[in-house]
Amino acid sequence: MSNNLNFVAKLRNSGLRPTKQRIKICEILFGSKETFHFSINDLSKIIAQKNSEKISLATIYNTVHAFLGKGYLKQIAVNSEQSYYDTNTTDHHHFYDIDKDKLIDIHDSEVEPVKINRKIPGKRIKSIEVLVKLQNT
Amino acid sequence: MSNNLNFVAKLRNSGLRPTKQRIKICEILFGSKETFHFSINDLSKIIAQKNSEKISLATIYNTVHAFLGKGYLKQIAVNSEQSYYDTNTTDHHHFYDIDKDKLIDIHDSEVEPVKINRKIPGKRIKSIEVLVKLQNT
DNA sequence: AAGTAGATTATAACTATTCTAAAGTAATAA
DNA sequence: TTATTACTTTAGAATAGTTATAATCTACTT
Ligand SMILES: [Mn+2]
Ligand SMILES: [Mn+2]
Ligand SMILES: [Zn+2]
Ligand SMILES: [Zn+2]
Repeated sequence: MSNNLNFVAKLRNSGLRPTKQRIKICEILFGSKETFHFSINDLSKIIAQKNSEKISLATIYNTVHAFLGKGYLKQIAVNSEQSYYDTNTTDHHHFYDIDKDKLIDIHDSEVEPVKINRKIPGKRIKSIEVLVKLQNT
Repeated sequence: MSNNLNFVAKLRNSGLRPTKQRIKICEILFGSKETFHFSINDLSKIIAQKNSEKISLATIYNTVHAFLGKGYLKQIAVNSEQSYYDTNTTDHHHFYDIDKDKLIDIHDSEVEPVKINRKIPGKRIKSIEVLVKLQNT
């Protein structure tokens, strides 16, 4: 796959050695135009299914943390049971389908800009995130 | 405390027996006009400090779950490390002070109504919550 | 090719939370 | 009242997600 050269470059540029584990995880996370949301458990299952040689859980955690640190992933707070990650690192919002335990992107353009009429001294806004919880009708 | 009679009634009306543990937790959670945010660990410490006889951690969890189920508490998704609860059960939003690990209420009137220009078939909106993350300047 | 810093791994440790089942208590019936 | 019952509390075990450890391995530099 010629794509992998991009991942190698991406990793090198980030100061991360392009190991075969990281490259495989890059393929899974960034190999498609579509972004998606996942838990470590989700990713672990995808790897197990798409990869002949296994990648240890520790490496999956390490890699996700590394990518998070480099800004290649975003962490989404949905509930306190587990961490969710997003390959879409642009500013956007989410539906959370409670019944399916699934996140759905809401593009910034689909939400009227959120205006906060209040400021906290000594603090600056790092992010504004809207979470819309959905239930079956 | 004459207030406790209210808590006894509140518990009885909810089908919960007014045990001394539950009454004490009611006092702590609902005994003041000011609402607040807490983790189980926070609550556990408050109880330890304000109560002569200890309340077991299991009971604290049980009680918080019971109150959550009755709608006397709201759960707030901030991060995936632990659950946060809110004694303010009205619709409102939050600042999250990352450095202090503290939630601050944003009253509904302090936020322009959030308009979502998208609907998901078969799903209805259960809640819309804005989380504004704050960092030190 | 050798040396080094960085990466992977199995597994132990940790933390928040839930489960279990025994003992205690509040409500209710006799 | 007292007896019965259902609910509650509790210590501690179990579980699940995550992080730490330290030995082995590998990518990069020289
Ligand atoms: Mn999942
Ligand atoms: Mn806290
Ligand atoms: Zn997203
Ligand atoms: Zn609040």
